[in-house]
Amino acid sequence: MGRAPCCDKANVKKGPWAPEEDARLKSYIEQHGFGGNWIALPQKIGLKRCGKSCRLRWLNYLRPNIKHGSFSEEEDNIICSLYISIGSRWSIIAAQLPGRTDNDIKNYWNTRLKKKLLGCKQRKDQNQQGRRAGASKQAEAKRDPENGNPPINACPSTYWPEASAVPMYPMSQVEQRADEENSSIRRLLMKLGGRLSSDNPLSVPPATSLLPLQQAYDASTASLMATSVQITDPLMTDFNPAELDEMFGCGSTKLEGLDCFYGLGNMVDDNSGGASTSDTVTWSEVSSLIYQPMVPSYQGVMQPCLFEEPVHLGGSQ
DNA sequence: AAATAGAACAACCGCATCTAG
DNA sequence: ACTAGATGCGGTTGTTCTATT
Repeated sequence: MGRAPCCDKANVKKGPWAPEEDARLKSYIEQHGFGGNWIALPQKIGLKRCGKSCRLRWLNYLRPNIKHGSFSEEEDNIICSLYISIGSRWSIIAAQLPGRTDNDIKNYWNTRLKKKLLGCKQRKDQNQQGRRAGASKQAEAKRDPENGNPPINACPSTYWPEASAVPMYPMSQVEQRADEENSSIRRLLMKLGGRLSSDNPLSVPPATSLLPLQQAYDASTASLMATSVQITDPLMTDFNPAELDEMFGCGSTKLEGLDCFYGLGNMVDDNSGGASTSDTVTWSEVSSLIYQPMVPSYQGVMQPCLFEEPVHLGGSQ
């Protein structure tokens, strides 16, 4: 049984919105709201548009306080940080950036940030390979004649430091930590009320996303105890925690916009007996719970309720 | 100045989830 | 409990803009 179309495709206009259409939609919604039914809205105001299209136009463009234009470095950091921890949950990421829409962030990520990271990662890998092979002539040519190091700006991104400054975890050390970290991430997710990926048959009901933390915890504990999640994005699996610290320039500073992680250091300490301070969280600490470079069966999937602002999921608005 | 390529942005599409009946 | 319709979300495509040749 096929799904009924949401509107009469034949009588619906597509493509860019005309200023008159924008004005009509905007003024109506500002005066009356969307009326609880997007599908019916275009008919009410005489627009030959799909209701979904109206909704999208309003949310992404006409809504008040929408911020257009270039993203700040701080916003970049937040987006990258959250992407690596929760993946392409654009609506959740957008909730952390007032005035930005999920569509905006998604576009920004796809057109700029991803390339930035991938491009630099490729360069970094090339540099490392070059070193292992005794450094290529090309790399040598680029070195600073003063100190023999490659130029600092060899990578156009501000995120990537010189590769040689990035320490790698020895295999054995990572393997040793794997079991501890497996339980760490589970405990973290349980503590925060984690939701597992949709391909997990034991996923907690989506409704828990709006529950208080304790309820979310109660609801999700059973499934979390019995399962694991996965990193599927090659971009995410391709970095190690120390790289991420360096990448986001947060080796010793608190990550901007990631208040939700504050106090995580204590949790890490609880597990490992470490001695990091509670008011400072680095990627090494965060991603040791979320990101498992040598244990690919884990994914950092965090609950919307983890964030300070409530994330609206479903229902009317 | 024209052609082309690539980047950036806007919008569409289809699926998953939610909700009311 | 089930179903149909509405909504939300993320991936993808199409269009426009800008830089380069």
